[in-house]
Amino acid sequence: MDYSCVVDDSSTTSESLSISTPKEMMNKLSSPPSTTTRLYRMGSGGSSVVLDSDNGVETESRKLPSSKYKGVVPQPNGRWGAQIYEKHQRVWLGTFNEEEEAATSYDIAARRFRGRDAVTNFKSPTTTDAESAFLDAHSKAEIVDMLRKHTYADELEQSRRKFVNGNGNRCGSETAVSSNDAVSRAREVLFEKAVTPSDVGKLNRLVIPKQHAEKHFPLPAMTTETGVSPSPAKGVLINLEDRTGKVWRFRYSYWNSSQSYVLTKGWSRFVKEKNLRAGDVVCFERSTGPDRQLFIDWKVRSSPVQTVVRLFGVNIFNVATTGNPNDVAVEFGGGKKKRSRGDDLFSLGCSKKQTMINIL
DNA sequence: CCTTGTGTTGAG
DNA sequence: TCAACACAAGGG
Repeated sequence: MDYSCVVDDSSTTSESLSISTPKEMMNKLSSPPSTTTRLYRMGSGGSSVVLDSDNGVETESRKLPSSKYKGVVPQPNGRWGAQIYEKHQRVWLGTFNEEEEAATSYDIAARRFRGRDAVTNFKSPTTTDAESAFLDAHSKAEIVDMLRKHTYADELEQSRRKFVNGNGNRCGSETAVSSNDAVSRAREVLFEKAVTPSDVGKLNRLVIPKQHAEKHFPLPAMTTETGVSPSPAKGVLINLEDRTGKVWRFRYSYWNSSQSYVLTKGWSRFVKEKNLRAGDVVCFERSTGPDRQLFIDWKVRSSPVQTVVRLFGVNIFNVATTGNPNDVAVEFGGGKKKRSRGDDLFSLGCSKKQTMINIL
């Protein structure tokens, strides 16, 4: 039933979806075995040969430890990658700190790609109905995206919540082009903020006005039931759904240095995808229902005082916000090697394609 | 700089 | 299909 989801030519997906993984301590060995020095390969490839500290004889111990789990491959830095193959191509499922986590991710992908009877590491022959439904309701690409972003568990849970809310009709697999089952749900506006230049600049953070932050997002007690990955001390992760149903996960924390509340990790992605510019408004909302589901919305600044950029007689101002997915991508300069497909495989049908403008 | 995840190959 | 290996490219 679903075709389009083939995760396209692997080579173009590198617009790295890396995210998440709170900067944890790398699990380097704290104390290597006394005599033989264990060396884990770091960085790019160099074949490192290790010397046995006793006799100085070269040994061949730099091989990465292979995993006992299917679909799991070691990473040079001690972490684990998950991958699954389909149609002669590898589909990368992300990297994980724990081997088992990677294995689980493989399992999920295997279920989605190969059906109920897929051979897996852990999953019992029959997944729960709820999860099966969830899997069926999402394209392979979407599932892969969740795995890579480590948001699968969250999204699965949220789907349950949504389901209870009486909106039972999820449209089948494929990308949901016009299903806005989330859009109509009742919600209240918590606050809005016109983003500043620095909010959309290179700082990769959004300052939440203190008053609003303390009123709506009290930091210490923020760990809601809404899947927030237990994040080490450094703030919390919060999930917000946008108008397209896409769930965004941001790190929310307090910066002592500037005495301000900020959204950090994940924010720049949002800025980029929505093409936010200074003056645009981001709106934080919350469903009025029992679930305290959070939403984030945005709108372009109402009075466009902006400078209209013209190029070759073509007005390219706001090209990315016209809502027309067929907007021309304008590119300057000798073609920086940017992945033109940008965000890609997972964009829900309704979200606009990313348009990229490079001005040298 | 470090990490991701792609290129690639050979085995099953 | 799959994992092993190497390493280019991307992101901080």
